[in-house]
Amino acid sequence: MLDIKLIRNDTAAVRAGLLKRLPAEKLDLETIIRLDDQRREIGLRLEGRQAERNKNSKIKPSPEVIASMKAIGEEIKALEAELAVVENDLAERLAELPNIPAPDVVAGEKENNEVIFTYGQAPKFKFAPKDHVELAKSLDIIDYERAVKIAGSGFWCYKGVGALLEWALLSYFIDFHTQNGYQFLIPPFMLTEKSAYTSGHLPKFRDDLFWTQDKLCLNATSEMMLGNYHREEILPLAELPLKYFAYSPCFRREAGSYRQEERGMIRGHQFNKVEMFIFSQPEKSWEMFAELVRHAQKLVEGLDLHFQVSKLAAGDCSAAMAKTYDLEVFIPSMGIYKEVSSISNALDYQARRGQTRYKDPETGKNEFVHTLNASGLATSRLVPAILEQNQQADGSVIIPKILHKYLPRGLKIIKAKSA
RNA sequence: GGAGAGGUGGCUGAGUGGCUGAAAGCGGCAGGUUGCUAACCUGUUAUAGGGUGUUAAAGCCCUAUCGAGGGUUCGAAUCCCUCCUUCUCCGCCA
Repeated sequence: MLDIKLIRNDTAAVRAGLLKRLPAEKLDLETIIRLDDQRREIGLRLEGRQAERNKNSKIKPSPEVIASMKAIGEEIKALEAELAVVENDLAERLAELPNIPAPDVVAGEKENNEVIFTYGQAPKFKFAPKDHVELAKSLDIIDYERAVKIAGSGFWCYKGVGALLEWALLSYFIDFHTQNGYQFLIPPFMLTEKSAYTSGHLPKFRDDLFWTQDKLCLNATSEMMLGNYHREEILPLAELPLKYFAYSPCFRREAGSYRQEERGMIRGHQFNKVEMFIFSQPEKSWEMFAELVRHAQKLVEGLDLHFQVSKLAAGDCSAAMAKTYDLEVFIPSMGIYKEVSSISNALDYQARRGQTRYKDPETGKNEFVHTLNASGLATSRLVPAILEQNQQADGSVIIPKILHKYLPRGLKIIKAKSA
């Protein structure tokens, strides 16, 4: 949520920023300001009436005063109703406004994304490479058929060395973040509707979430949990920046998605992810952003996979974010780069919605923190990248060195059973 | 799932219809006393929105907020309803 005061006081700058990600016809700041004017005007009248009522309520009033107070009561009720309508309309419009892109984020959509860093290079095979589905099947490390039998399409089952590999990746991430001083959280994997609103996933993604009969939704990314973790709290400045990471499976309906063109486990209903999240004082948030980018990069570099970092154009960032870098790993069979981490700075946009603040010792005022998040990392695209990029002519796959210590002794290469 | 008891400021905790944004204590902050510390004394100390004021602020004024939302009433922390949540006991199931 943007600050209404900022919209009022600096309308031109807010408009210029938002036009980077919104077409002009969808941007209506005038109506928002007009509604806010109305809110103030009605509020003023209401408060005047309330003041009068309070004045007469201090002591037991005379019968005549009681009669007039009845009339005031009616007026107050009417004004309250009027105010509620305006406030709801205003809140809805305000909630729909995305964050203002950072100054260095360029306008436009995906096609304006810019690759700013590349690690390694695409592997060149002297044999006909397989895609990760073929590899996983021939190595017997992922069972697609039985998972579909059990849960329907869009699921897979890690099996044997596949499960060990998945677990090793997660252990590697957990170790890495712990060594960097981040605090480990295993959050609930379901959350309330209110939490999903606070995290900004509702109303927009309602159809992409799974819902239970108790009106809880399944976690779609632990960013949802972490953003709510300090909701309605005033954090001690001395403890900032607060750095967390969380493990959670992520559940997504992916309704009407691109499943046909994305075989195997590029996109499924359930995948594992470790997420970093920082609550920072505003002055440090860009420094923290750089740190998150560095950490995510280091994780993939540790696996020695070819990847690139893209700086997203304004229109490709999710609504809450002022700036986003995507870390994309190369999938040879598709010939393209797929996101394994998204690193974003929301500035105070999420914190305002979640009322997460700190007290500024200088002014004594409560100020909103800045929130940042970054995957670190999602496994569902790493495993395909590892399988495809590290495959050998005989169909075996070399396991990245850094994972060896998380695997049974001597397991350094995944061999086909028949091989 | 059943029965009962709670949810009040940074914390403990009083308050069962008006003089209560809220006693008292603790803690915090400022000042005093003190050779230092401790102790003691005095003052001060919620959040949000709005008005006024100002280069900016302070200040002053108004409103809302006693878990959340509704209701009753001229008037609600206090009475009624719904929901959330904590604790105790019972049952049920891992």
